Amino acid sequence: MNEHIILHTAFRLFTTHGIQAYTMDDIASQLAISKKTLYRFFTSRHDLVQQVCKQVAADYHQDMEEADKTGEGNLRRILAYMAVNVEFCKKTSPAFFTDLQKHYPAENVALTDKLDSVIEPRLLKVLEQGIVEGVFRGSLHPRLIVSLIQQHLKKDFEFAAELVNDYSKEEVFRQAQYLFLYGIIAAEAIPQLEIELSKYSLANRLEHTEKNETF
Amino acid sequence: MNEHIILHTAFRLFTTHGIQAYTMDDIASQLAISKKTLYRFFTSRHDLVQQVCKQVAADYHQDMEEADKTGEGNLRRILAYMAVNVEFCKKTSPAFFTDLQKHYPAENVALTDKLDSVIEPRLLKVLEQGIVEGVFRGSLHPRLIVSLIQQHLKKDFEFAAELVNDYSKEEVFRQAQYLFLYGIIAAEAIPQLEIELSKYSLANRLEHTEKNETF
DNA sequence: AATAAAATCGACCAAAAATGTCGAATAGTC
DNA sequence: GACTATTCGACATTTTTGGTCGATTTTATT
Repeated sequence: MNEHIILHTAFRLFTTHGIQAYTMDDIASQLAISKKTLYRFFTSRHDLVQQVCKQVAADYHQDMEEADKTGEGNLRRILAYMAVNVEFCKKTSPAFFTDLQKHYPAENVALTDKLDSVIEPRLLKVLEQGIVEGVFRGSLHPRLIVSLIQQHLKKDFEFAAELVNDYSKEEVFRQAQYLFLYGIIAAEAIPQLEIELSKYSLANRLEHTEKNETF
Repeated sequence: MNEHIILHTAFRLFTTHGIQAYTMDDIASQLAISKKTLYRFFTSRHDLVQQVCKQVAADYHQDMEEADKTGEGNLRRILAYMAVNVEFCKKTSPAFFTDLQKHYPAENVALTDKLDSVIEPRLLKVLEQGIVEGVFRGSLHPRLIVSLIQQHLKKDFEFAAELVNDYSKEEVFRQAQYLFLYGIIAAEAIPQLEIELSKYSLANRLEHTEKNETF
């Protein structure tokens, strides 16, 4: 047994079903080890939660750096950033953040700040450059828009989880992101946007038809 | 404040996020009342859980009786029963049942038995009649099939919740039900089945196109 | 308006559950 | 076979939560 396996398991449990849903006993029995062993690698529950938060931030950061490598064009770039957010929303339960906020407030602000600091400069840069490039409306106030989208992201994230019974989280979140995109896109760039979106849409539609064709 | 409002709220919270996720304080504050008031209407937490279980069973029973009113044909009838199950799966979190099993075992068996006793005779009747009618394969052993489908229902129910990040629960559960339908349908009745299914499918596809047309 | 009755609040207590600890037991190594 | 490293699960301590009670507010009545 090593700390990586434990951390990985805790990460998975915490991010998918929330922190309070699992006691230290639960985690130990999930790993088929004793609590003693668990406490050999993590000095306390608090410690474990901190490490998981660190991992969440690191993963998000890494995904964003991956998205930075997206080829030319600020439109494509922003779509790539959004795809990362969709993925994050899909795999992370809001319960993780509500538990964090309630029981580990310090870690919550630290993580939230960290995540913000990852997305904020990227959005700002891509917006400013995109306005110059002419794909986003010139009347936009980049700093303000970045703040707004960050607020919206958090709300959409919670909302997607609420609607989980009727739609997949991905669907909800993606719709919200499209709404945002059409809000900032320059009129001249709409055809370009629709070409880019059709790639995602096509992938989606293929999935659906595939499914529907089974009967 | 009255007991119906309390019960309704507890029902919603328990069935959507599980029982252990909410303390009596949580429920009280959710209703913006004090615990004292809560305990005026329900003698204990156990009592409240029991009442919620009773309500779950009653709702399911009522929905099934509604499905009984479906017009002619055993195929339509079984589709109506399945629609009830899809609805039930959609709005009920498996956490509700796992919490029940762990912390209120007596209520769990009572509720499970009750739900089984609602679906069992209906499926048995519709299968037996459907075989005579010729819409289901004659080689089926109705009693055995009923037992099997009941087992499958429970598994699918849990599974749908696991896949919740990728697909909507409805989609998963409906696919599972189709699988079952094609398993029991008589070859001659397949066209009839597909006509019936296309009604649902059409409704689904309309939804999807509607959504996709927004961009 | 005064009084009685009913309902509500939130601090409080006791019981239950969770975190974190420790000596005993086990497995591996020389 | 003795020594070391690691694991176990029972146990003590802390935290949380179910349930209670007197004080207080609200409502109804005269």
